[in-house]
Amino acid sequence: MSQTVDRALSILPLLAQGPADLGQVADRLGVHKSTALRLLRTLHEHGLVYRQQDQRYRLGARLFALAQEAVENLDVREIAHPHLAALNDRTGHTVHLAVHEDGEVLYIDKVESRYPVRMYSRIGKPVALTVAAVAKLLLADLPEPERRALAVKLDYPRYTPRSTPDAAAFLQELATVREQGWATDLGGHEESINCVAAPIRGADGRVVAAMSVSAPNVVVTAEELLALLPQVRRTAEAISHDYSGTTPPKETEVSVDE
Amino acid sequence: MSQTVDRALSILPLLAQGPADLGQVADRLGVHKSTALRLLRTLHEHGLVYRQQDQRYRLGARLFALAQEAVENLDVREIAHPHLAALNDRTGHTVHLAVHEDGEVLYIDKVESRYPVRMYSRIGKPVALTVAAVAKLLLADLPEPERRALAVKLDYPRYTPRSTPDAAAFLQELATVREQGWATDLGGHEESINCVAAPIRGADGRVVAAMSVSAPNVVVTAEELLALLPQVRRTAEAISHDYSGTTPPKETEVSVDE
DNA sequence: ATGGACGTTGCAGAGAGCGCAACGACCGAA
DNA sequence: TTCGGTCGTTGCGCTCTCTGCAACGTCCAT
Repeated sequence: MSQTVDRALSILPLLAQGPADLGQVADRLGVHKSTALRLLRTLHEHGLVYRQQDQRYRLGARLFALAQEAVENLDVREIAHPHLAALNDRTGHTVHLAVHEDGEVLYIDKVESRYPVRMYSRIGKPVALTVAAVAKLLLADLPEPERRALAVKLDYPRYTPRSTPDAAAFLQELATVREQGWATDLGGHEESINCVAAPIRGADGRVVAAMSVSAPNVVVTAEELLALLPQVRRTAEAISHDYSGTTPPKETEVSVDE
Repeated sequence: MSQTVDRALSILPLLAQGPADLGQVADRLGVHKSTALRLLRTLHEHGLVYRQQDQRYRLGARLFALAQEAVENLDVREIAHPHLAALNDRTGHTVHLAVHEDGEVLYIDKVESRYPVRMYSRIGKPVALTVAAVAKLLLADLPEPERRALAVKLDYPRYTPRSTPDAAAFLQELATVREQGWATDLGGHEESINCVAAPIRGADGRVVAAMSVSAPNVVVTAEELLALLPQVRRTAEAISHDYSGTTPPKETEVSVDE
């Protein structure tokens, strides 16, 4: 809608692929160097891009801070976290929390006991829509026309032989998931990883988030993991209850910054 | 520099404080509602803001993805990580990696064994400049005039009685740190937390990052923590060595997205 | 020395964003 | 039900701001 802003924002995903110099940015935007320079300067003033010693531009620090604050404002996450931690405590497996937003599903929280290394690396990362158990739950709750529209629009990458192959199979799967109120991913994304998930619902019954327990099958078999389903569902229900109960009157205090 | 972009970007920190509706955004920007609407729409198209059911705007998902990709492109972090993990393995304490950027110091990696819960919550968060050990190292390496300019510009919050009180003390501390090649924070930020840190240098000898080991003094005393200093310095030197050695010819594969 | 690549600046023209005003939807009070 | 208020949205004309150009300075390699 706004050309200037549109161009400026297009720089961000471009820089996400790696640092670039002024000329490269201008070329890939299809604008004159002077134009690109001004846009970059504005982005720089806001801390969204950073200029390294070699004069090339990178994504900047403020971006982290913003993502940081954003995730902290997600109240589902706040409410869910203790429950996730408790479940992790009992089972020892990785526990995820995910939400749906504008056609993407992303993890907004994760508790992992086994591999602390790079633990943060997937938070905020978009999830494989066609196979992930949490994605199935979140998408299964969409109104029928939207669900169908999305299903035909998606790609169906064959991560493994068990990946959902096409739109028809996906819609079928969503219908099943919708009906049974839980979902699995048995080696559909990575051959050796299994996953069971349950929905978290708001006061109006709509699915606002989904949680899952994942484990590699060298640790537990798919059957053993499925045995945890009741626990997972109970946890999800507990979160739903907390969440749909009277939302605590959260004071939004404005902090004094610069 | 660019008015439109400037206004659009100003919306982001505003929304970081919490969701806001159109009128609030327009007011706080000091522009007409229709203008704010257009800006928000453009931000929305790029996924930087999201519109919730109640029509209010929130920061969006793409922001996470961008911050995510940004952090993955930081090669210092990539190189340092195994070393940090190893040190964490040996000591059992929290290990941080931080860089300096535009007057801010921020953690870009963290390995923690003791409290997996909310582990990610500080990655990307700006560090308390005047007290954190990693900040001292990074700022101590700035050219003298910049260092001085920064020192007088800063605030010196008294987190604890041991916090750096003013610019003079801070510059003195930086001089010491610069000379000795390591730094500490003994209860300067939180009464019970101690911290020792060492610098990571590039091929030209400049400090490109800093790493630290932190522990609450209920676990180990300050003296015991200081005893780890040789290990910390050795780790930092190992990372420096890896980093300043011929940078591995990193293939930047462009992935197929949308 | 000389050519090229790169970032930067000032300028004038025009295209794009701006605020205005009016509309429709929604909600609660009378 | 009716009315007044609030909120998001749209079309339009004016003007301000962004754009691309051309020229300059610098750095580096030839």
